[in-house]
Amino acid sequence: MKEVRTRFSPSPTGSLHLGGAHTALFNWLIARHFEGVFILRIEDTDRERSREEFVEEILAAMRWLGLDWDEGPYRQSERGPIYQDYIDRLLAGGAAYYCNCPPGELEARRQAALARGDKPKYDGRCRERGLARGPDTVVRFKTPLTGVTHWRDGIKGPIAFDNQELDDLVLQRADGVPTYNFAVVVDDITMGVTQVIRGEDHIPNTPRQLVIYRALGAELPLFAHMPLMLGKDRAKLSKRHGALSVLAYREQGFLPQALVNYLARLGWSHGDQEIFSREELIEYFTLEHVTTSPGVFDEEKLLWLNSHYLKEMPPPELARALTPFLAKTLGVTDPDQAYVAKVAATLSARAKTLVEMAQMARFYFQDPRPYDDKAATKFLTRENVPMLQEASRRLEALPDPISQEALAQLFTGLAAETGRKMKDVAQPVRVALTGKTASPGLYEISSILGKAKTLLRMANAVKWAAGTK
RNA sequence: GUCCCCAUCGUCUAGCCUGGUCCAGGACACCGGCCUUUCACGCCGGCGACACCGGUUCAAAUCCGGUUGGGGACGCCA
Repeated sequence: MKEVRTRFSPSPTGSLHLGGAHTALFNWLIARHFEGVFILRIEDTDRERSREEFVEEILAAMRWLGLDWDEGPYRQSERGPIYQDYIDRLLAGGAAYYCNCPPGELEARRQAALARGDKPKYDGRCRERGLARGPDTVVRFKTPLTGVTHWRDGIKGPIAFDNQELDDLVLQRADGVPTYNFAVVVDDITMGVTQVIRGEDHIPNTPRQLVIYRALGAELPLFAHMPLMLGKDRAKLSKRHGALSVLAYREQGFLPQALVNYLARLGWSHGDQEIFSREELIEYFTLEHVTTSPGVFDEEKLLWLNSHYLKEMPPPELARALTPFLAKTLGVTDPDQAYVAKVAATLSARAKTLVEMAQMARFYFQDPRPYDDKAATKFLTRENVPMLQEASRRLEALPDPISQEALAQLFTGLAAETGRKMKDVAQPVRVALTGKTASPGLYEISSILGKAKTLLRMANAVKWAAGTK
């Protein structure tokens, strides 16, 4: 069987957003599934808007997601001679021609057509004029006037366009730079791309590209148009939907495996399975089970997947992932990794993102004061002072690295002997140690904090409570 | 406006191709309960959908047609 070659071809006019990552992932998965080649190509023919920093950002986002490429990144801006060669061929074969219609006029005609209720397409007025190349000429493709252009889409099935719907598109701008539809065809041909997998917003481009393939006598790849990812408002994802760049999700404390899993499951399924390892995705992923209808991006589900992977992650690895967030949100730099691992283990089932986890970890690194208002007023009361003092005395008697077992004994004993319910003992102590009413288990906390800090915090809480009325 | 794509719970989806096993299954979210030193986790349960109309058929979520609705595209952007 022929080698499968797919490609992802972002334009560096912005950062990689979720929609782009979705397309990139599907292409990557197909390449990996068939043990083929995944090509990365930068479509930077729009000189006005393309920026180098976006190229870097896109590459960084791809790396973070683990979407490694086998070829490239190619840049269209570096392939000028190749495009020129193909332009010359089309011109020589009479499949293309020069046009010197001023852009302003073209725009006016489009507007007029739209106002009339017609399809705003080029009227072909330069088609038979036999114009020579000039300073303001573009090269246009001589699109067939009649007939039907159709293909069997790898996802949607048969799709057909009446050639009358098409017009003579520009292949090369006046400045010599190729346009999208042309550059893509030349690139996909010369790079040997076998499966063109892209968003369904490209369906209208496909017949335009097909006629060029035909004029060039090139073999056709498989075209597959995947469902678009929509925002909550059911419109195509765009900047106005908020922070949607892949790197923004990294900043927000999402794990790449959660994002990959989420993106894979949007528009594709494998029975009832929701959680997929990278290996499973590669093994199961084919175009066969890609959905035909667009999907709405749901952050709640992404969050669920993220918490799942947070829970699954081995503590040392989790510690490494959490460390940068500790610095960012708490200002804690270069913490002891073994300590962070212990901390993270107590938080992994509680936090949905690394940012949240860092916030929850605060008391492990910093004094819990000021206490949460409500928590302190309710639990650090005068009546609780004797109990807290007694707890401190017993704590003091424990051998230094205090074990959780010893702690458990201490508190159950204390509760029994003072005739209190466990929670009436635990909550005041919890506030003393963490400043809050919600936290990981007391024994874990205290054992991680260590004897000295635990005792200090108890003493501070007693002071605070004694000062109240 | 024209062309194209799409249509199962609020959301992601299974089932549809190869009609009966589907008074439609799973997941997220939501609600209730259990577990419990708090909060989570986990477990159990609940709510909740085949857009509509017509046709084919003994039988339609599944096949066909139409309607409606949603989306996308109509650049010397990609």
